[in-house]
Amino acid sequence: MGYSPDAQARSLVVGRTQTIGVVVTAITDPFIARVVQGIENTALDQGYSVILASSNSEPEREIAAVEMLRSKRVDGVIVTSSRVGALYQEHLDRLGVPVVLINSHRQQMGPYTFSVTVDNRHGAFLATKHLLGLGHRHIAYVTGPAGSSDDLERLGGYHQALAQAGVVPDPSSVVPGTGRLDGGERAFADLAKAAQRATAVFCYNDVTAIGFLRAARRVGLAVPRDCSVVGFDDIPFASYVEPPLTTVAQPMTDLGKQAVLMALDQVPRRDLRVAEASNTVLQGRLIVRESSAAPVQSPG
Amino acid sequence: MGYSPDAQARSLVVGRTQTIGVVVTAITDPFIARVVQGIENTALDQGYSVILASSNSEPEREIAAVEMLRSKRVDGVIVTSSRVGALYQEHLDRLGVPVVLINSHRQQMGPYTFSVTVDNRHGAFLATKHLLGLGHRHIAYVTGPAGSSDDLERLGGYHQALAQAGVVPDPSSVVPGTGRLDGGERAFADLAKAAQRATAVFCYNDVTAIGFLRAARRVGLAVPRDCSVVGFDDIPFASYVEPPLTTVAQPMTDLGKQAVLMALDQVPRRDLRVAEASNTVLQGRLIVRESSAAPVQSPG
DNA sequence: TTGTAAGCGTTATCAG
DNA sequence: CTGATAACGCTTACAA
Repeated sequence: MGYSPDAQARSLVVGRTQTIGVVVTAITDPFIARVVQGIENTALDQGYSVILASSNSEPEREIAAVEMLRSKRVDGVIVTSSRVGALYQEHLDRLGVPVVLINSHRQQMGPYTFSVTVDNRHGAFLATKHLLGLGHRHIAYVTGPAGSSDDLERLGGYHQALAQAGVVPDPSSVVPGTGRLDGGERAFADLAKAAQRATAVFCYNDVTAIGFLRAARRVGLAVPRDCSVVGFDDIPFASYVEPPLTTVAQPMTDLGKQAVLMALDQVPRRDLRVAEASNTVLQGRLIVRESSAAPVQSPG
Repeated sequence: MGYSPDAQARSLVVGRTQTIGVVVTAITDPFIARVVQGIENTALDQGYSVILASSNSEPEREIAAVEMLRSKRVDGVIVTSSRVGALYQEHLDRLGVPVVLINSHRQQMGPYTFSVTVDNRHGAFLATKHLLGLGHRHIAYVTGPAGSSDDLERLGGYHQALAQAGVVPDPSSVVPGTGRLDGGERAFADLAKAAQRATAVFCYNDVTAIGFLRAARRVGLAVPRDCSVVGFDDIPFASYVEPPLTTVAQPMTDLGKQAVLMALDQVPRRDLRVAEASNTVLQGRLIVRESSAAPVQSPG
């Protein structure tokens, strides 16, 4: 029939809107898009719908988004991959509803802080160990954005694997990138003129690795014969690139799913049980494709 | 201060929610993600927020999404790239709010039908003319999903350009694809064993073109030297692929922007002026990269 | 069991 | 111009 109940009038009285707010930096980021897909799917399963707000990494838009979500009386908020700044956090705390952070790191944990993150250290460890297992001893790491905690953790996993294998890292083997394509390209140039030539490169993320691949191809360097390359994230295009990229897959859909479940666990219901804070950490897994192989014997 | 007006109570009395609903097939589709970005940005400019609903192309989820949006009393609905089926349309009509379709084609135009589309025919014409201008005479077209109206229109533009140049198309020059990567790969195989070898290929979309590129590389065929390739869409990865892909860029952000403006134009305001129906058609533009070049002289 | 009234947080209207 | 009050569409608690 032609009748539809007014959800607003309803929630005005029951106190729940069956809506969760999602603030992202940019929905065009393939990584974020998959996280949002995970969020949307499990939200639907739970009878919830999703209000999307993009910040484009502009602080003013970020707080405007939070303010809008507050007005709309969402039952929970999920924030993905944002650098949660001081005043932003203040707005989040004001919110009065559960806030779950995905792959973000707050400066200080407030009383209402919940988060789900991927184990960067373990992922990097897996990637580096894979290269070591293939026989590589000169393995470089191309960093991400300067000061990113993701980057620091991945660097940590890289060092850990090296140490465990008894390999002392060459001081020039950590080269700066940007997390973008140009970072990988520049890193290739830097690495090419280094004294000790690396036989394998672990990159902060897939985009960096693809930039590296591109630069290598331009000068006729063959991957993986002349140099193995491993990325991080497993963005959709990682498998389409030539050669298909070995990488550490982030459980992007699960990241979103867990965030929704964690948020909904906090919204007062019959079985209300409000935790103080919690952090779910999910493990990535290594996906071996064709960009990594055993090193060729050096002539002589 | 710590006060935030309740947008629900407000909209209960003013009759507007300052919210628009967006139903997409999958937010992970890079094309759709950019359209949604355009929607979200201009919605924000207009003081609107966005409720996102993914259908995963499942009809039941599609109508569930529309029903949810109706309950939430959105002021307008934007549907992207969906095959609007018979019963789905019925739900849309029930909605009572403006519905704008992006790149979709309704079977029959209802009273409330507004749409914004890209000029597929013109885009395909541009692409084919580009190849003709380079000197190609044997140009193949790899189709998209069978029966897609986008595909039919692009095929029309292809034929139009050919006809205008006085080139009679070889009957085997239109080969079936799927719109996915495998379609391009299969099309390459089909084309390779054709009697008359094409020197250039225009693909239904970038993903198909990339599949084609991949298959070509596997057998050592050089692009563009041995065969030029042109895609359609200009997805983010089109420029990262090797060689960077010549393609027809869809104005994705504008698609979203126009859809919002068209929807908001219909919501009753001080200056209410309700059109019967309208269709904004946006032009794509050719982006020449490195996957297309003049054909080499055939030996002898 | 069925029905009626109160109230959710706003805006709008109408007296004062 | 300022302040009280009805109404928006629903749920729920209580009364018949």
